[in-house]
Amino acid sequence: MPYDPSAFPPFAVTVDLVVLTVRSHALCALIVRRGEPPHQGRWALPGGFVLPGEDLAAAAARELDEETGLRAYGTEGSATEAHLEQLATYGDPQRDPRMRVVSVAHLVLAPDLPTPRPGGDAYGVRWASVDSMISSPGGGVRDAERFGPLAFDHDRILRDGVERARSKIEYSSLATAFCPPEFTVGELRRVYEAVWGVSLDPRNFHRKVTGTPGFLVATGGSTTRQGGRPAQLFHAGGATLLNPPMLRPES
Amino acid sequence: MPYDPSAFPPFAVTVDLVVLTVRSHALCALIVRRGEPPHQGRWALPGGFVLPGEDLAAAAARELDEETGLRAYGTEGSATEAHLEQLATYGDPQRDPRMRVVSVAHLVLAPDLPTPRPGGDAYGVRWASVDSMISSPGGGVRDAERFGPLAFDHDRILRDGVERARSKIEYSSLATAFCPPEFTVGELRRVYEAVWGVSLDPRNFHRKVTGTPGFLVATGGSTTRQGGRPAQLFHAGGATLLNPPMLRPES
DNA sequence: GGAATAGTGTCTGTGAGACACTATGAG
DNA sequence: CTCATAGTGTCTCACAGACACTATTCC
Repeated sequence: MPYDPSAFPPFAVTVDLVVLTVRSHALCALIVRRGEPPHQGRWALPGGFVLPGEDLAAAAARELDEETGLRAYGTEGSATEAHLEQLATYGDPQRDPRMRVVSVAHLVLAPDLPTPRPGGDAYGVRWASVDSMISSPGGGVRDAERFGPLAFDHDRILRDGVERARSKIEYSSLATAFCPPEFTVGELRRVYEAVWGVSLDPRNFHRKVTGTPGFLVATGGSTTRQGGRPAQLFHAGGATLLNPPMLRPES
Repeated sequence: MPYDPSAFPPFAVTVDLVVLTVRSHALCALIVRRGEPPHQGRWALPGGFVLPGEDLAAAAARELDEETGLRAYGTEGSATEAHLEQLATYGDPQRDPRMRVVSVAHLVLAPDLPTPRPGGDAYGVRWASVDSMISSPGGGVRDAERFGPLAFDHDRILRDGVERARSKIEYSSLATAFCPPEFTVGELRRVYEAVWGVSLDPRNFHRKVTGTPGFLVATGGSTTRQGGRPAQLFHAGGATLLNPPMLRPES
């Protein structure tokens, strides 16, 4: 371990963000259009340099706030705030043509938000469905506009983030991070359906999700915003690990 | 995303290794004694600088080879080689008192090995049981020698690596990475017992593990090295994801 | 009334865990 | 023989998935 404080290979360290939400039955990610080379005009994940003296998670939260105005909490944010966790680190020597950049990607799960206000030097920022950027297995390209391939290795980072979200909602209560503070069982089910890209039986889903201890807590209120019979409102319970877990069909 | 190739905050990037194996019914990790300040004389995880032009995984594999002579393969190594995967990245500004160091930790799972040959500038390298370094829940300190707390934030990194290994052997075939190329069901069971710190029913374990498709392939041979009735020898099958998964008791 | 969503009851198959029992070696 | 480990059979309980049925709103 030849630490030498004065002679070390110089690196730039950045954070990149995979910000996911569910909009109109589709899993969507936040992307920005690059205003300068390389990859000028291409879409990319939001991100930026880690500042001296700034922790990695703090840098990710700051970039998130700058791009979307969202506040993030790493572990147990109150229900209106987004979930943030570290995803993985990407350090291929060739991933940025200008210099050696190591990027610590973070995953953010947020409830549906208005189209974000542009900020920083990216001259476009928007939501795009994950399917319009990465080809999903069996699904593939839709008729709609396409935004891929993303700049740098961001396709890969996005895929890894989506796969992490898909597997984490199986055994944790993270799916509630996609929901507003109060939500119905049907809304939670539509989150699972959008993230996994499947259809779930509403009756079995209801029985299962209300039977898992600590997952959901009834607020007493009810809503009819989905049409039909009024549904109970819930907020996320204290449990973070689900037992038994939700199982993805035909896994 | 204000990329400016010439003016960026300077960082040092290192890799740290959580190398795990199972020795005499205990989960053990590789540690080195630090030969220089800070934390001189304390035990630490092996690791070192990422070289210019070197990928992160390549740096981890190089450090592993330098410390132990082990070859690592990230995805599908042949059975004698170790499994290597990225764990997480640690970038607290205060984690190294000398400079800003971001460390990309990697997890290595290896079969039992002879005590490694010392190499590099660490003047001691050895296996130590995980319990002798981090207090396990309910278990705690044993009568034996203790090696913690480790230098820097390595206690935290070690805990994260152990937790990753404990959860990954549930739903993947990674437990075979702790075994020699050919192994018996009983040896595989002792891996699970050591990593999880539990006792498993040998009969149910046998039925379950041989019934999971793609997990184990019989070689035709048998051995009596554990005493008792000769046991069939197996090697790892092609499956990487177990379906159904192995379940940790009282989770 | 019909359409839509919420929520309950019930059956069936699968698999986990408990544990009796048999098999085959070493000493 | 005894002891140790390997391996099989069988029972029970829990839960996932299929699906009939009822409940409550809006039109």
